Amino acid sequence: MNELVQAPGAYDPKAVEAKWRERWEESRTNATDLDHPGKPYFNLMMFPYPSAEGLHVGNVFAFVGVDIHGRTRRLQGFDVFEPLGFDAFGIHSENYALKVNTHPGQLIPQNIRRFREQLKRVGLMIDWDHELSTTDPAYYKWTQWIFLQLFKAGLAVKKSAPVNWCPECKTVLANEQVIDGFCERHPDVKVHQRFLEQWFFAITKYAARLLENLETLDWSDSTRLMQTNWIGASKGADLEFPTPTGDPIRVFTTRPDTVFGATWVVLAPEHPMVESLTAAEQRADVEAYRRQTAEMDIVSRKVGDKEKTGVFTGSYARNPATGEDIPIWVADYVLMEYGTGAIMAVPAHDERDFEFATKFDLPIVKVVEPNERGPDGEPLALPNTTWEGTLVNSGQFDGMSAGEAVTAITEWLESIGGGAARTQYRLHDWCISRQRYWGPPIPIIYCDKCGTVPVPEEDLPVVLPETDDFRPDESGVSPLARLDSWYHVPCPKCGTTARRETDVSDTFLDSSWYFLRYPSTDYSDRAFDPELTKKWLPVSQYIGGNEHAVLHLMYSRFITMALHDLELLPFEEPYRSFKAHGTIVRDGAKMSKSRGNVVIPDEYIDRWGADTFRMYLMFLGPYQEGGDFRDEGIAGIRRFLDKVWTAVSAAPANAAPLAPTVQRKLHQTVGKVTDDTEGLRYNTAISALMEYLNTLRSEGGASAEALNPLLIMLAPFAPHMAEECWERLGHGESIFDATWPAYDEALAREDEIELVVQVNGRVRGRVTATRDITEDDARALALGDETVKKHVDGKEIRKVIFVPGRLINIVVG
RNA sequence: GCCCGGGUGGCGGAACGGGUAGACGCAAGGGACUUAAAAUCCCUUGGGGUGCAAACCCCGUGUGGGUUCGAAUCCCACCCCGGGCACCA
Repeated sequence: MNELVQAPGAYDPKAVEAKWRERWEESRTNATDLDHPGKPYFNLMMFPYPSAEGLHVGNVFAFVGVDIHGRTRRLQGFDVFEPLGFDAFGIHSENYALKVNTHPGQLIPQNIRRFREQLKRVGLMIDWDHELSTTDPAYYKWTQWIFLQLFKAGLAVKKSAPVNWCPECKTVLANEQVIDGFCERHPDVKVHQRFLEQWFFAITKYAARLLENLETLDWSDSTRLMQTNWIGASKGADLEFPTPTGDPIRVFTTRPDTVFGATWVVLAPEHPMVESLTAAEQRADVEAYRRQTAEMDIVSRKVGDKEKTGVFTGSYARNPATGEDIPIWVADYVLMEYGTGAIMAVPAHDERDFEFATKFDLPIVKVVEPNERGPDGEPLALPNTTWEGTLVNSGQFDGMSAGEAVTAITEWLESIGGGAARTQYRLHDWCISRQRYWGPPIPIIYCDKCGTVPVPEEDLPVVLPETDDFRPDESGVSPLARLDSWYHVPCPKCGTTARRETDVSDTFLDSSWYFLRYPSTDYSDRAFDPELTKKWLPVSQYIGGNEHAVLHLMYSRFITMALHDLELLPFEEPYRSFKAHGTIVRDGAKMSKSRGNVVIPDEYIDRWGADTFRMYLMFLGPYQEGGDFRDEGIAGIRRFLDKVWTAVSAAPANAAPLAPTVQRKLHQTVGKVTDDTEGLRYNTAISALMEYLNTLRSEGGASAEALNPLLIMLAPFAPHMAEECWERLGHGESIFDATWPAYDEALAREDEIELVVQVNGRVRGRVTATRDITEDDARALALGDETVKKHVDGKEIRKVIFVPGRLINIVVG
């Protein structure tokens, strides 16, 4: 990179940016009057985790894109509220603290200070009066309060769930810490499954609503689709298979039409009926198998391509359709947490069942004849999972199409035994318990007499006790359990000595409601003020990374819905609009510390200025797709800003009306930039601004009249520089109190167009014509062109296609 | 395996519901200014060919087919890259 030499009077970003940072702060330009908004607009960006490495270029890319949107909205007359906070609890911070052997309570404030300073240099329109941190007791008091509201509503329940357990670390591992079934830290120690009592939020109760509402939301399609897949609705039916114990086995199936082909039943190893259905002579085998399953970690348990295993229980269930007795097996390819934990096996029409039948030599009965045939007309090989087929071997249903049979068979089974149509969701309840230190303690007390007692609201927050002893230990419970004085408390109900819940809650709970808190950060006596909430929420526009498309967005939607049902919020969806931004790579490769190709924002801001850096990030590609950062390119943006600066410095004082060509280009630019910023296509908006400036320059200079609208449209991208230029053109107010230029289509229209002439679809000439030229005139004009003549002469004109204002295509043959 | 994106010059990327492929920028080459360089300004720049020239012709948007007067854009098959899900019955 070349050192930039400053000529006197040249654009000096350092000075300009320092001046306006100070000025904005003094005049409180970025503070929003929350109590009296005219047109409130809540512009939300995903708050960052304040890592020790400092602000990442990915953060800057994300925030700048949101900021441009917010600043544009402000120029368009909205009262924009653009707050920011820090998502500072969680295992990420804790692990780092453990690594550098410093208390997270000490590290986090340092990191936040550094982040705040870095963020201020980027020139974001943040209203810092409403900053928050999830680690602040004044914040997590309300995180705990939300837990209590859900607890009271029966939406927070304690249940046993499998976790990954490393016998060497003697601790719970996250799925990511399990590598091919082994512990990340102990590569020769196998991780196995263990059951722990944990707190869950009953998000599955909301599955149908979370899914339905998706259709009404203005969200990126990709995000909606990911949420849809995550919720994973499957239409089907519960069917009952009677057993000798008197209790039937309930199975869930999406293919009730194939019930006549069910030749055995499978229970998950954890299924409660395994015990009573295991015959004496099979007991040893079944128990061994269940032990073997329990020794697996929960990741490899679910890997689909491993060989099927299973064991016969020795008992039989009756197929309700055929009346035949079929064997009951136990196999780990059936999962307890999905459906009913039991399935009917239809090997002819399910690949997994087919594989199992082949291995254990179980009968295969074809019940659907596919419409499709093989190349020689012979039937397709089994298994075949198609819906396009006709029932066979299915008694009175023979000949019916598979699709019709779904309802017919479900209804028939319902009338003669057990059967009911049902939609099953893949979504699981949300486990919020973490056996860790760095999070908000779950506000629950266990009393031997009174049982599970919620901490009374007036006792909130349950402050996370300060202790140097925060390392996870071999007990597998949270370090908080070791703090005797904290752990033992009087029961809020009966006063006898009781014990606190020692788990802390999931970071996703902290971030599931932070947007509700922003407007109300001044209130210490309520989570969110009803008046302010009514004025400012739901969020007008939310922009963030697609890495949070599933969990964070799903959880915050759920919490909002639950609070709505508790009549604490007047709306049930938190974000009117959500758009996902893309990711930035460098020189075509992912950025990573190990590759050493990470862009450090401070270095670029020092060298080029924040405005150039912001604008370059936006110029790399469509905001929603991301882009490829290359050091060579940034100079182009700086050159553009230099040219704007020069044009402003040279602008004549007395205003002349705009030349027609300039006026036309101006309106075309306003139209394009307005559209493009609306659609977050910042890259093409910038190129339109460049084209406009190029036009001004080729017209031999620019008046203030021509530059004012350019500066306003440039201001969201390069706020400091635009402010300075605005002031230099004699404006007293901040440019952000100016009004976005109006687009006039009539003024943007070109009178003369270049009409493309094609012969047989190939361009053979271009003629200038008026915009509204008729087909006859166009045809005459086209046939007058020498080159066109050459291609047409001596041939018969078969057809002429005329696209008004665009082209004429002469088809000859 | 399944579900989404995406493959366009030397590079990042443009191209409204099928209608001038390569906007804008980077890099490169040439020129002006300068003692010189930087900066700045002007010109050229997808590949190939014909012509002294003005011009003109052919090829070209991952690959192979198709639909159409006309395809980067629509359809079918396939290859590659990125992301998500993954024994979900």
